[in-house]
Formats: sequence, structure tokens, C-alpha cells
Amino acid sequence: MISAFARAAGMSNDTVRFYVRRGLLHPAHGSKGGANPYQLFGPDQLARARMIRTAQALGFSLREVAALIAEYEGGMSPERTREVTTSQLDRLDRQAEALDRMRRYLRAKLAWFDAGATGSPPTLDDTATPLTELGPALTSSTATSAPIG
Amino acid sequence: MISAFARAAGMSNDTVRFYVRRGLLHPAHGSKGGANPYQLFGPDQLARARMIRTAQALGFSLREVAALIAEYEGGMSPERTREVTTSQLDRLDRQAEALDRMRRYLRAKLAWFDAGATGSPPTLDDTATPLTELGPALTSSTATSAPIG
DNA sequence: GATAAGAGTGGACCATGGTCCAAGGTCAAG
DNA sequence: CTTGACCTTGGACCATGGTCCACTCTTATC
Repeated sequence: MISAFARAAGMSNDTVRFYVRRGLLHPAHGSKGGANPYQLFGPDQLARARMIRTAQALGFSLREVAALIAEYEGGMSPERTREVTTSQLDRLDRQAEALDRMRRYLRAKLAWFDAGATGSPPTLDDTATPLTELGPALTSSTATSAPIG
Repeated sequence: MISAFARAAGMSNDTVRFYVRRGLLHPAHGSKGGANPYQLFGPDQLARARMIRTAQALGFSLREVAALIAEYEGGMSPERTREVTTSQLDRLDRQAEALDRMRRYLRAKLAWFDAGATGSPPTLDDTATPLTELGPALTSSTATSAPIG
């Protein structure tokens, strides 16, 4: 039953089918269903589904997730795997930095709030780590200070 | 000059215009340009552009970023602001957890690699914190263990 | 004053990640 | 053998976040 799996994975049946079509999940095929046989999802696929969600939440596109999975399942050369892993880690490290800054800011804001919202509010101070949409490279943002335009 | 700004912000002119249309940036209008006056972007808008990128990288949609900005610029009631801030922080906390797990996994993987890729490879161990696509609520994923389907 | 560079507008177009039918097959229960 | 629940496939449709293009208007340079 695809729907039991979908429920367990926290996604819709359609999404599960979508992922199967995209090659992100590959269920087994049982004897039921005649032509158009029913799909069978084992615990491995459940783990995979969760990994997809996590990776997605971390900003990976489905295409990237597919690569991650291929790598995870040993479909690549060791060198390439290392390379991919390193760059992913890099990206996540930068993301963690941005995340921490944002969290600090929000916490400071709440604290400021609880202290009566007096004085000047905290600041995001976004001058460091611009992180261009998680792209592979950092943007060399030349921080101009005079009104641009 | 919109293009100088766009370059400084690390996005295309079209993207800048897109954000302006979406109300995420609001440039001043100078005397130049006759009808269709030219847009002027000050340093505040640059900071804002960077904030947008960061928030986006953290998984916020443009709609959410707009809310964030409205809040940031004092367009909401204190209560509502607190509420929004709290839920954002919550979400980021969960995301940070997922991120750390992923980073630990990748680091372990690299270490395992450098140690000669011997024995069993590390595991993501995704059983905790499913985080349904950063959504507002956690999915109550009843972890079934037998083949589902 | 001609001309190129750059700005503005409006609308078409695109990829991603789903979501939603409709049509038809299968299965378990009664 | 009918009924209802569930499956499959195929294709249409949708929101998001841009990107591209054509056309027109300014502005700066010669």
C-alpha cells in the first residue's frame, strides 16, 4: 500500500509517486496488481524518504538529493564521492554560520522584547557571509557605503 | 543605477526589479527618468537585499521574507511580532538540529574515507527530527519497521 | 544633434516541486 | 458478482522564483 508508506513518510501519495518517477525512491514490485503492479516500500525506502525531506529542508534540490543518494548507495567513484561530500559539507558549514547569526539575532530580539523593548533593537548585522542562495561560490560583494543608484 | 546595485547585491537587474515589484525592496525615486523615474537604492536596501538572500538560503519563501521585513521595519503589533519571531526561531532551531546531524554525518564520512574506507561506513541515522520540509509542525511519523506496502 | 549605454514597463516563458483529476485494473468483503 | 477501497498511468494544472524580450524613454558622450 502506497498510502501507508506515504503516511509514514509524511508525504502525499502523489508526492511518493513523483519521487519514484524522479528515481529518488525505488520500491520493489510484488505479485499484486497484474499489469501495473503495486509498489512495495520497505524500511530502507522509508529511511530514504526521510533523508530526502531532511536534505530538502537543508536546501538541496531534488536533483542534488538524487546525487546524494547515488553517492550514498555507492554508485560513484571514491574520488568523486569525496569531492561531492566535501563540497556539500562546505556548503552546510556556510549555511550553519548564516543560521547561527540569524538565530542569535532572533534570540537577541526576543530578549530585547522581554526587557521591555527599550533602547535600540538588535541588528542582524548581515555584513558577513552573504551566501548567494547557497550557490557553489560566495559572491564577492564589494560593500559600497554611499547611496548606490 | 540599478545595475550597480544589482552587482553589489549579487543578483541580476531583473531580480532586483522582481523584488521591487514584490515589495521586498523599496528604492527611492530621484529626479531622473522623467516618466518611469529611475530607482535609487541606498545602503539600507543593500542590507535588505543581503538579508533576503540569507533568509532565502535558510528556507524562507519570499512571502515569509516580506513578513520578516515588515516586522523588522516595525509594521506590526508587538504581540504579533513576538509571535512571528518565536515561531521563526523555533523553526530555525529545528533546522539547526538537522543541519548538525547532517554535518556530523558528512564529517564522519570524510574521516572514514581518510581512514581507508574500511569497515562499515557511517550512517545518517535519520530517525530523529523528521522535519517535514520546515513546515510549522513536526510530522508524527510512526516509525514502522516491517515492509510497508 | 546623433548615438550608445542604461533605465523603465509589460508580458511571455521557464524550471522546480508538487497537486489533481480521469480512466481503468485489482482486491477483499459480503 | 457487486461494492468500495486502493492501485496504476498519463496528463493537465498550479505556485514560486526568476529570466528574457521587445519596446520606449533618458542620459551622457562625441
